[in-house]
Amino acid sequence: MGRKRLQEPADGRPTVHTVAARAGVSIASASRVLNGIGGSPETIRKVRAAAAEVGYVPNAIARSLQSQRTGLVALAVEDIGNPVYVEMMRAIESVVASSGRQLLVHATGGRIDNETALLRRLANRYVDGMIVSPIRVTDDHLTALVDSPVPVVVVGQLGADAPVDNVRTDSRHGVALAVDHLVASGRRRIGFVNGPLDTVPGTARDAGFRAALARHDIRLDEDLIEVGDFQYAAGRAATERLLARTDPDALVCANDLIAVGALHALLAAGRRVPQDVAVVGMDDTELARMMFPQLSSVSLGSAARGRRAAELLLQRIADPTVPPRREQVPPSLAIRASSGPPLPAPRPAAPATTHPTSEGVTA
Amino acid sequence: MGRKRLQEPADGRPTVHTVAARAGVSIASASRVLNGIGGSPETIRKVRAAAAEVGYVPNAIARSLQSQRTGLVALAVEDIGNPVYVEMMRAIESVVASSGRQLLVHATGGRIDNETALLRRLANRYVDGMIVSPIRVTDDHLTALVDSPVPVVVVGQLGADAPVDNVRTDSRHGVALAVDHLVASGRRRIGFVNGPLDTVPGTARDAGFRAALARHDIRLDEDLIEVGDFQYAAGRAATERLLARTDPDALVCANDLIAVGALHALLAAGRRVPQDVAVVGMDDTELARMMFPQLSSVSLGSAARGRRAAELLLQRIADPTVPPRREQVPPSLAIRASSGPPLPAPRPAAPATTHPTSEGVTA
DNA sequence: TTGTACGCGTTATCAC
DNA sequence: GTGATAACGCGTACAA
Repeated sequence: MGRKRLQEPADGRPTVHTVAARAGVSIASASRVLNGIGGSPETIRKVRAAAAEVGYVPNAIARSLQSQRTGLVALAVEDIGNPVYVEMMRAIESVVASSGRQLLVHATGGRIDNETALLRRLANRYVDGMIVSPIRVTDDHLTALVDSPVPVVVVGQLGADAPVDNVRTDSRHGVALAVDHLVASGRRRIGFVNGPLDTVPGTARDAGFRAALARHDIRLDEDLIEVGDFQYAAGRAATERLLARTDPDALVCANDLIAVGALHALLAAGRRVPQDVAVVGMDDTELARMMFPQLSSVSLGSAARGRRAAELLLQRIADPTVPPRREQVPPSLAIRASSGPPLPAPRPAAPATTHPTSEGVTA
Repeated sequence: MGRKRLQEPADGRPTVHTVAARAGVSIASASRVLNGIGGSPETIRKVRAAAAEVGYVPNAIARSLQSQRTGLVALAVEDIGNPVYVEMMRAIESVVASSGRQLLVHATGGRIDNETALLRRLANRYVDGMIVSPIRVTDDHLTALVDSPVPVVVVGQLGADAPVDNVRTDSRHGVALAVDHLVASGRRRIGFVNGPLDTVPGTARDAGFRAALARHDIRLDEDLIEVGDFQYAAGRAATERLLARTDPDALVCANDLIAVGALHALLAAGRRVPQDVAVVGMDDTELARMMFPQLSSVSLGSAARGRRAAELLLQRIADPTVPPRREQVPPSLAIRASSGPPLPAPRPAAPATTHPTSEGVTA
């Protein structure tokens, strides 16, 4: 015959047993009252009183073990400091929090083994679901995504038609918007400062840039393309290399951090922006509006994608049987001072120092 | 007589029971092998094989219930989008992750009830500890901090000597550094764009500013003080109000976001920076180095405070009996283009367009 | 309505 | 070394 279960835990913290004993009822009754299910008025009163007296708080872990739900949602991105992920995270946190859940963040550093390890670790059920925005994808990675034991939503381009919830944008089209705008403004020697080509966004944007130039019958000068990291310092260095060998009249940058780096490189090299060189960033983060001159930037709807991804994830957690969905957020171009007004609409009064709070014209 | 425990869970996922049964050993042996404690070579082989065959992964929740540890650490800040908190979060995430734990983030919106609710919720043990950086503090809040059932580390000023681990900086001294620098540069009409006065950092910086001016025997003109939110838009608006009624030759700003807003307001009003008005921000985030002209800024060691807070928390989790500690990270001033070089050291070659990557001189 | 007992999945204890 | 079993704290069938 097994020994009777201890009523009081060693560390003195109250449990249902404590409350039940104090109220003079069974733990079942105590549990029911505490969860608001049934109970006679008298029982309810006694249990509530006992709970209040001992300061009872239900143990989240035990509850999770029982319910098979942790109430946690994870987010894995390359760098939680990059403004584009900050915006995404903010939107996700908001959705997650208002569903009564909590957000867990992982910085993967873009290392793919890191990310797959994270995905495999999902098998231990420490979270109810995960949002991941991979910048590099391998087959291994993909299978880890597909046969994840908990719901996963991918933000970003995903090869082929993997059966995974996916919120994407069309960054090729995004680059096209930037190029079209610059061409329309009379720019012809358009440079491109990209991120690493072994990343999904890097290749997509490269392809988009080449396609856009071709569409405008502009011969591609490889000297005008430079590659670095998706960071400020790398963007600045890449732009310096580019300027050392050629002379662009416009620069498309693969994200806003790179664009800021490019801006600094240009100004340090004595180029005026936008008079000598127009600059267009990408992601349209808060940073773009904070720069001087304010940066034109292609919005890829980071906040919207984050919000949508969170919503999809919560839906799938509620009902895991829904078929995989794929949603797309269209890019849009915000034109600001760094690329000047488009040629077709010459504005005589347009000052070089555009009013900083003026929202960009969306094309 | 109780029914025998089910060997296979309903959802088909393998447990220790599954592995034990398949290996033909007891769950105790299986568990031991899986945790690398003892077992005969033969048992080890069988269990490992069985585990691999069924793809066994230990359940984190069950493990937590047993170990009374979740491996999770929470961070609660006002706004996870503010660059200063981003830097802090980055540092914390790094420390937390390298200890094998994971980081959970909460955005409190600066609402104090929100934050106390979060602290009380700690009683349910969903995390092993929490780092919180409150900008408003009440008695209620303070008691919630003190008798938190799990370790809590506070980043920021905490009234009196509350028995809570605390990593702070001296923002009053930080403001003094800025004022001293500006005075040394010959500025006399020094303005101050602050955050809300009902916040801890807001009051500290206000006091610091007044004290610093007094120390230099500069009469305080209340017109030169303006208050807004700790945000970009508010900083800009506040600066516009200030410029509408008076004419400063320098501005100290309570954080970098405000400083960027101030910069835009100044430039929009036709003031040159730093020739007409010098600007000094606070927090010395990446943003300061990204602006043009680059912003002088008082570093309050956000990353260092975050890192240290995380270390203290991990220590206390490992040994909850250590007495409460209080650590202080000294502020330092990074002088950049927005406030020009100090007068005492006139540099003939100093260009208005300082090289953007140049690290500021630390005073 | 109420109480008993089981199950969630794991680790730790203690006999053998 | 190994196996049976208690224990973590909770929710909930099931029977009374």
